[in-house]
Amino acid sequence: MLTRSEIDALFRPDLPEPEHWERTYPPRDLPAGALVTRFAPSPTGFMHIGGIYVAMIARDVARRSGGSYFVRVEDTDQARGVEGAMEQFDRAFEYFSIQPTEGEGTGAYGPYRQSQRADLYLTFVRHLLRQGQAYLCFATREELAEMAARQQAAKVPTGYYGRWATWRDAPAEQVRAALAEDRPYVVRFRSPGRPGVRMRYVDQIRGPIEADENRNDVVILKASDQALPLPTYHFAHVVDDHLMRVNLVIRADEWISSVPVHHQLSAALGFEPFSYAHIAPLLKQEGGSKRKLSKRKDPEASVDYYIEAGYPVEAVLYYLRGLANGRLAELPLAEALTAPIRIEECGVSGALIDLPKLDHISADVIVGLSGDEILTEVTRWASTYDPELVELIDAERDLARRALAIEREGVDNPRKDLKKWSEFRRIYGYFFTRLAPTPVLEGPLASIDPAVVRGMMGEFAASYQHLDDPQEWFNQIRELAARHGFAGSQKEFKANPGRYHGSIREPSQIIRIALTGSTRSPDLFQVARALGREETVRRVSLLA
RNA sequence: GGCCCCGUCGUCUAGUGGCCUAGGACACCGCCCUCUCAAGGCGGCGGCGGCGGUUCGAAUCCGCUCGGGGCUACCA
Repeated sequence: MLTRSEIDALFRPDLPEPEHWERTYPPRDLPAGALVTRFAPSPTGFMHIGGIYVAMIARDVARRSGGSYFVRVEDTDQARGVEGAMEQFDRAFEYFSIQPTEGEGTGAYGPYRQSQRADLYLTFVRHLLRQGQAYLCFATREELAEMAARQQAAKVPTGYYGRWATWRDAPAEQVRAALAEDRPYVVRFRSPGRPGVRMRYVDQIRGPIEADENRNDVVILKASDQALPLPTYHFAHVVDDHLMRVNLVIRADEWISSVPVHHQLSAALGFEPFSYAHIAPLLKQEGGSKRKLSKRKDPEASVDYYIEAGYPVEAVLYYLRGLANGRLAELPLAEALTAPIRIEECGVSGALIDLPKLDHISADVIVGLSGDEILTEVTRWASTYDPELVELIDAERDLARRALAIEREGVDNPRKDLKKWSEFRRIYGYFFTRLAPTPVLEGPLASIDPAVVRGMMGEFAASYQHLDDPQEWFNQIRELAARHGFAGSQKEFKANPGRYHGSIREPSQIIRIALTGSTRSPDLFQVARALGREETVRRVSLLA
């Protein structure tokens, strides 16, 4: 083993001692039971919806308990960092209103970016080195790869342990020689793990979990030949979560198998063991099986998907909260959004993202909004994703209000036709004068004698009365239809198919197409009232 | 290969030995309403991965097995 001075010579002379950091970041003064949680994304790409999911849970339990929640950026992998990722995170958190309660400028436990915390890690790396709980390893990547290949061939566990850990007990002379040659090295943890010995801990969601002790001499500090030597995730997690006084580590369940490593590292540093809550991942159906949502393959894995589609924030949050804690999925929106997520009630198995379900929830959320509120939200969304729509709404705002009032205001069960803001144009666009449809008769309607259609629509346009009683208004169509050879009802038509061109249904549909461009629309009378007399006549005249 | 996690209708779940002939929600199908669509109302389809055991009795407990996922990096 290297002498203390040889070890210290590897570090900056003024690198603080562990006690310095312990004093700088004292235990938090919080009421009993208050939880300190964090979300630790790495800036390697766009924000994953699973990140929002975990962050939402972590924030909720912390706030609920009177504790604190912060975001710590895990940017220790210099090679994979993506420019602008941080900003995208902030935007996503703000959009879903899950901003940290503590952070740069407002928190006393920063910096909140690992690349700015290098000295902290170095202090504790040196500490372990001095105590012989860590050592320098000069193995090259090639040597390591070859070793792994041999281990696989021999069907023994892969890793740096036992007789494979060649630098673990290398003579000091050999280490000095390597150092003298300026060979790059990493610092490895000297694992105290014994073969066949088990460790156990209690996960806050899953209960007792048992596993083999870690025997791997994991890397804790990466390549010495980098400009800024940084720790691996495992080491950073232990140092950071201890010093930032996190008392409940909430993270995705892919970390479960690393707990034995974290446990050893934490013990070696003399820290209190962490309490963990491992969250089941969000999955995606593929063929007959499920797999993790993939950033590359699944558009719905990105938060941008939800933002661009224009799902109301409340709908996404409600859905996610329900997935996290089933109890909340049974609650009405308002309660579900404010009821606490109970960590012990979180599911243990991964859930498939069910977009139709989100749509349903979203429609429920939107149906609770007034027309003006919808216009506000649509405009907000469209200002980024459909600027022309903003102009259309601004130009004919009253018309938009009337359109949205149809079957929505003053009725028992309001119309649930909008699921997301991006659908507004398709569903309500035809109201706007500039988007007025060109009527085309298709399908069964196309087989009606064009002369009959023209005659009927001509008469309708000429004699149209903009009545305000729904029944009287519709009677115009009934009488018109009868005069032009259509039965007054489906029944009547079916009784004597030969006597009619069709039933009241066809003339209604023709007018519907004239007014809306589609065979599917809200109540005709109300559409006509919203459009106004002039526009109604103008549109019908196109078929005359 | 080794270790770990998970496994109730298509999906999310309720269920902790008898209240389970397994409940609810979404999706799907049908009917009602009706000038179309949406909504709504009513009804339907559909599940304890499998096998053994414990027990008077098991979705619930035990064992094995199968399936899915994760880790096994100087990625997090």
